[in-house]
Amino acid sequence: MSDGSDNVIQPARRRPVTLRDVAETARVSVATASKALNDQGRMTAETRTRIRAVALQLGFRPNSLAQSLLRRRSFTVGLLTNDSYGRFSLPVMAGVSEALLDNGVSVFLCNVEDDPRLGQLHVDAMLDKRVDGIIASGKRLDRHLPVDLSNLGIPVIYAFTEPDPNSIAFVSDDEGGARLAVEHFVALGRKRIVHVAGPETFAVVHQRADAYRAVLAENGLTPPRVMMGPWSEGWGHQAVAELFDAPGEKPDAVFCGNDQIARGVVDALRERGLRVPEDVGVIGFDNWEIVAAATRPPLTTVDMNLTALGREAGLTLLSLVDGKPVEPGLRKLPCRLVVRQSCGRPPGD
Amino acid sequence: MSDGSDNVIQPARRRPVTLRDVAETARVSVATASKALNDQGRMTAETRTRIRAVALQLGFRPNSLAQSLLRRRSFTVGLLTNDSYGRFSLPVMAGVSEALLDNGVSVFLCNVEDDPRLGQLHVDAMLDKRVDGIIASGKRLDRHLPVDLSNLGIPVIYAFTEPDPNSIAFVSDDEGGARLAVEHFVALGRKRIVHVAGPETFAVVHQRADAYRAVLAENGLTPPRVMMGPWSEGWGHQAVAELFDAPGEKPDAVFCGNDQIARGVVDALRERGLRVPEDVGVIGFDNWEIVAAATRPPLTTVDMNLTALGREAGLTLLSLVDGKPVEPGLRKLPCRLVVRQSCGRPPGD
DNA sequence: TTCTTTAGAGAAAAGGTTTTCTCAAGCTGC
DNA sequence: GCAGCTTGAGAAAACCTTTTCTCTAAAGAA
Repeated sequence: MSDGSDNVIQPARRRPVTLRDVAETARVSVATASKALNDQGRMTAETRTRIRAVALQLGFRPNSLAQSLLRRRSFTVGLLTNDSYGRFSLPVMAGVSEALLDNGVSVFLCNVEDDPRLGQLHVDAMLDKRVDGIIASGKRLDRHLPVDLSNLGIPVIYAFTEPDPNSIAFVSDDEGGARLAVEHFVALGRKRIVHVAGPETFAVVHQRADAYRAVLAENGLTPPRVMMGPWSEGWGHQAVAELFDAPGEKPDAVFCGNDQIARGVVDALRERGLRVPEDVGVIGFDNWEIVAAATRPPLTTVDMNLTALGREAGLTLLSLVDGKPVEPGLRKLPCRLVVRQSCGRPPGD
Repeated sequence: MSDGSDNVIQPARRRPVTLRDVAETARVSVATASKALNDQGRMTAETRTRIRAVALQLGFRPNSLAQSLLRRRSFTVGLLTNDSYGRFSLPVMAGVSEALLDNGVSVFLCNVEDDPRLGQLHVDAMLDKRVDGIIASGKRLDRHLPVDLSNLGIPVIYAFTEPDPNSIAFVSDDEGGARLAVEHFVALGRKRIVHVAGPETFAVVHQRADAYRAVLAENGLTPPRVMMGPWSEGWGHQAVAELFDAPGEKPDAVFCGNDQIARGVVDALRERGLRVPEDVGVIGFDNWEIVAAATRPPLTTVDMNLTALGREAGLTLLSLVDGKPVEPGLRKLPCRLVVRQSCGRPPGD
């Protein structure tokens, strides 16, 4: 039965109402209509309000494509990332969106994995669509995205990824974050603090380890002990075994490279009958809520403030797009310590 | 020292090369240049190749904005979501991108949280930017996004969120997924299978519970037992306590509402000295890799194939945009069981 | 040689908006 | 009664590309 009442969704694309429609309905020229709506030019107050009323009634919305073409500004930016899982990109993206939304700027999100072909494809698409700028983000601070973003002719900002030389970049202050954690332990009176870190192939692992060693030295504490391994719960378990099976003094605090390791450490300690935080304090890194909050007890952990980082990146990109010059360089944004229950209360609390 | 050599990044926006530049360099008209590049019209092979060479050498890329304006097609779609955490949206987004990238279509990702104001803002921005269509996604199947997407005048597809009546929607087949899990237990010879589910306020909880009960009935197994609680590890622990502290026969299999609950169940069982999978088998839901793979033993779990779902949604949206009619309705896409080690090998394996 | 056809290329319009320029009418002041 | 302003509004160009239409010149047919 094809009697026309077939129950299919016809992509009935209505013709959107244009400025011309408004002008004709209000019996003025498009020029006048445009000026009325943009508060430009001179005309009777009556004319202006009349045109406005017509536009409202017709539901007129200016065609961004036409505006962009003329203004050479698309009110659109691209966000490149290789973090398919979104653990780091999503908070950054949230911050970027937040900063840009108020300015009517939309974001193309493009995951380029680690594939140069995919990267080129996405960058070309962005360029063709005349994005006003690009934000490059990623899942680690010491790896480039698989794309060359120099000499694109549009502003580029790096946020939580390895930047090009002489570019503008926002990254987390990993040394600072590690200091926060270790100093927190020190303030709580912990004496034998070890660091169960991530893999040695990561630059941040060394930065944090250096900060850890520095804080210990500054406070005249036991020789530092840094153990490197994968970013996994399993590594947390293994590290606890190594630490507590060995003869001699046992640690009373463990600073972990991420929340998953910390989760493993906490679980392993509990399984050995050690109490967290009474016997051993534990601090994680990343503040990955879903892990940190589910750990028993909930993890005290370092938050890299990625949303704030994204917001800064977005605002700075806007400045560049607006033509304001910005000094190049690496901006390290401070981390913050999120205190939960895995290392006890500070003294006097 | 402002001697002009200040080390600042000037947003030096190079004027992009236009078709006109190509035409002038090749000493032809823009019309001819356009036709040469698009394999249209008639001209000497020599003219065509010459223009092509010039375009290539100048690095000409057509301005998408101008093309879109003319073609009334922006090669751009919007993806709305309220899943700030991205656990469900990101796989969907990956599938959508994958489907659209080959067609040169870019995706605006917009997180509307649960804020109608934010939703309206984003939808208006999309409409202004003349997206070719919108995909609505979310974090649960029985809640609307805080926006009205009916009568937008452009195609809309719902993917993993509560659809409007008479629209096109892709969702996971939760009954089917639950069947996969419970039937897997049955095939393994498990007899006393309980279901530790999510909160009763979720529609999927009831759908899965119904499927669970149906499979038990079909196989003449013990009366079903469904326990509802939060989507958390803690609930997994608590459920195990309730189940195993009570007198009488103990379950030999637990089908969980998500991987976090399953994680809690597995941990709680181990803490009680029960072996997984030997004494009790456990199956989760969602295949949230980071949890499922880190559980000891790694979780067998139901994967909702969200990436495939996103791909379907993207392709269907393209059909609509291309003017092909599509029947409205809810399409349930099958789940698949990812077998790891938390319920033993099937007999004869 | 003349008429018809075809090849090759350009002119112009369209898409929707903004902005500058132009123009006519009304008004002020002398 | 007229030079000079101001006011209100429209015409037109610009942004960049695609496409249809038009035009010229040359080739082919009679």
